[in-house]
Amino acid sequence: MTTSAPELVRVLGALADDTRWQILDRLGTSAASASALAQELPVTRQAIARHLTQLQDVGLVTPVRAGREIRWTATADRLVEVGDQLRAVADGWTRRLQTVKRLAEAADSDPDPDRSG
Amino acid sequence: MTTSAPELVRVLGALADDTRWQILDRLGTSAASASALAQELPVTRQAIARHLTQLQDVGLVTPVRAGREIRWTATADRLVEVGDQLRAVADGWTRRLQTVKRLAEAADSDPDPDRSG
DNA sequence: GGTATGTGCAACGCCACGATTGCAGACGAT
DNA sequence: ATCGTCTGCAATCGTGGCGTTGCACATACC
Repeated sequence: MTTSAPELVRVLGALADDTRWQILDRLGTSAASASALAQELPVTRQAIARHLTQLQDVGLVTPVRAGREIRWTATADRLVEVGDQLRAVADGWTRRLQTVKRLAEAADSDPDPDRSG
Repeated sequence: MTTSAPELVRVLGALADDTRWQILDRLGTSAASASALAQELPVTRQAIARHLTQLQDVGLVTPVRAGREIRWTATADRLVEVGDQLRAVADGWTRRLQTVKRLAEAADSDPDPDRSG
């Protein structure tokens, strides 16, 4: 496993914000500093800095010092992990729900098969 | 495409809550009504009802009337869609960032190749 | 018809989140 | 050494989300 269940909720929380997606999309194109992002997006540099630390906490962005400034990059691998994890959960649902459905259908045509044994 | 960008943020927002995940995990096992969920989870039925409508708005649960009660089921297909969409975004990042990296390396060994034309 | 169970809507309080402003420290350039 | 720029921390404000309580309506069962 790559992420615990409560961690997954934190990552999803980080992804559940429009401004952070703007930042991520921008950093998915090329690296940029917080000040540079503040000039491109309609929010303050401090707000962007907070978002960046939050994104870094869940591993969605990576900082790289370049002189006196810090260039940030979107971490694609982390996003892939989240996507795979969601699909894994979905697979678990389909299996269990199909099992329940089969049991219901079996009980419909043959109610209480345990008695026969 | 299955989901627009702002819709994706809404779905992720619905997934960014611990109580809603408890509901989803429970409904991923078998269908249940809001009242039944209220007896299993440490929250009120009204709170669960609000969560269910929110999850329904983004297509993560499906209601089915069974007599006087409404049984809800987790929609696995929707979660798969979200996972695939996240992976698609991640793929876009990796391609663009690798392109930028190549350009940087090319400029390192051959600075300003445009002049040669 | 009466009772019990399940659902629906509205109002309220509480807390976290997003964004802003202000100030201070650190590093590079001149 | 000085100036300009980038970063960092703290305080504040407004808004939205989560949960609760209370009441009203609909439906199945006796």
